[in-house]
Amino acid sequence: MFFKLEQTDTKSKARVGVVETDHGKIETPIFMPVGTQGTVKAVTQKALEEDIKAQIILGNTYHLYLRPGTELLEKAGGLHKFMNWKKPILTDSGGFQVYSLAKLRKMKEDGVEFSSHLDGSKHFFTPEKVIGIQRSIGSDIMMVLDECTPYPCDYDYAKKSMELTSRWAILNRKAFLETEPLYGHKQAQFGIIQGSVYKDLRMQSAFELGKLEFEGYAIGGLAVGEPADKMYEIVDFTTNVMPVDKPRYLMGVGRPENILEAISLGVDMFDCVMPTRNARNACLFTSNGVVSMKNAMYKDDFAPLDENCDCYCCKNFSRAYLRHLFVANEILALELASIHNLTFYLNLVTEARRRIKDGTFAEWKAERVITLSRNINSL
RNA sequence: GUGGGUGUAGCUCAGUUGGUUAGAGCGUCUGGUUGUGGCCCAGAAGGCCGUGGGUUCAAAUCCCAUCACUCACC
Repeated sequence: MFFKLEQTDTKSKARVGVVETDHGKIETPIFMPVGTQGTVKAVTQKALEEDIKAQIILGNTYHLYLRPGTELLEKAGGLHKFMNWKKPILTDSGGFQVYSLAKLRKMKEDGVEFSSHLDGSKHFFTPEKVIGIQRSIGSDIMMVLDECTPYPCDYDYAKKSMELTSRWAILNRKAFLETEPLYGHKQAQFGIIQGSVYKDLRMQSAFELGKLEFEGYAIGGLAVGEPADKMYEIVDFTTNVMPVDKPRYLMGVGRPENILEAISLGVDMFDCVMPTRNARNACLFTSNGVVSMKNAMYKDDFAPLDENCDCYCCKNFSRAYLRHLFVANEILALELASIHNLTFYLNLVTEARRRIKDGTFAEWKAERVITLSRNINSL
């Protein structure tokens, strides 16, 4: 069995479960560090495994297809071997790049035509092609090609787009079922529910994708600029119409408090660039709130970044040193900050899992979301 | 010593024939960042325009002196 639901919270919709892959199990709720180009930026695989204790990381089909390309990935024996990462990998399909690189793309019934952001060369992605690329990558979990709608998005476009994503989902699933893994380990496939902020569209999307019996289901098209309350409302609605016995993945979310809220609404898996991207920009997450590490107030602050954190950065270095590294634009700043933020995220979901199990999740969450969302600098 | 050049924000420099509150880039300071281009965006602080005189209704701008730096030649 791919997913085992172990327990459901009594006071919320939060759940704990286990995803089984040939590269090991993933205990949910889980946060997945983003490693778009076959690397979690500024972090070594050793740190990912030993310090951060990541159970699964992300790769990106669009980016890996453009560079280094499927031919090289196959020659390397797949992405796991290429990057020496022995745990599970999930690959996003490129659907989000259709959205985020919209200036370079053209949607068609069969797929999406886009110009490479690297050299301008033209490419055409179809559901079949995207599955083929993800076979070459060898990810444990692959995502279907979808269209991620922007926010705001009018109803008619959201409906058209969702229906296109549904038609593509059929082709995605067919291509998946008719092809074989290349490297001897099993691969699973997740469908992506779209429908913007419209509940009837979300329901229709969930229903149509549900028929295709994916191994898991994602909620896409959120965290694209809508208010947090609207996101929660749609997540709350959508998890009600998603299969109970399949993992649920909220794509691209989010801030620590967003993740806790979504866990309470029944989501199992998350990914977000925020801990790594913000880390590189000196924006760090702590148990007391957000910190801008370049701020002058830390110039001679020799305390650890977060006294409640057991990560490599907090156990060994001071705020003053971190700030110095950032101001001097030193590479180590990026590494230490990324290790800290990712450890913080992984610790957060691990704690959530423990709290769900012992029945104290709801109270704990209510207190944490307030603390986590504040900016320490302005206290 | 003689002749030339340059002095404007922390740095590098714009600044029209004299004309409102002297600008830019970088840096500094403060926010932002949601299926990643170490990206990008927003806001703020910061000037006795080398110094002293003069001309003018009005001078960063024109004139004189002076100081500093710099180049060339003796």
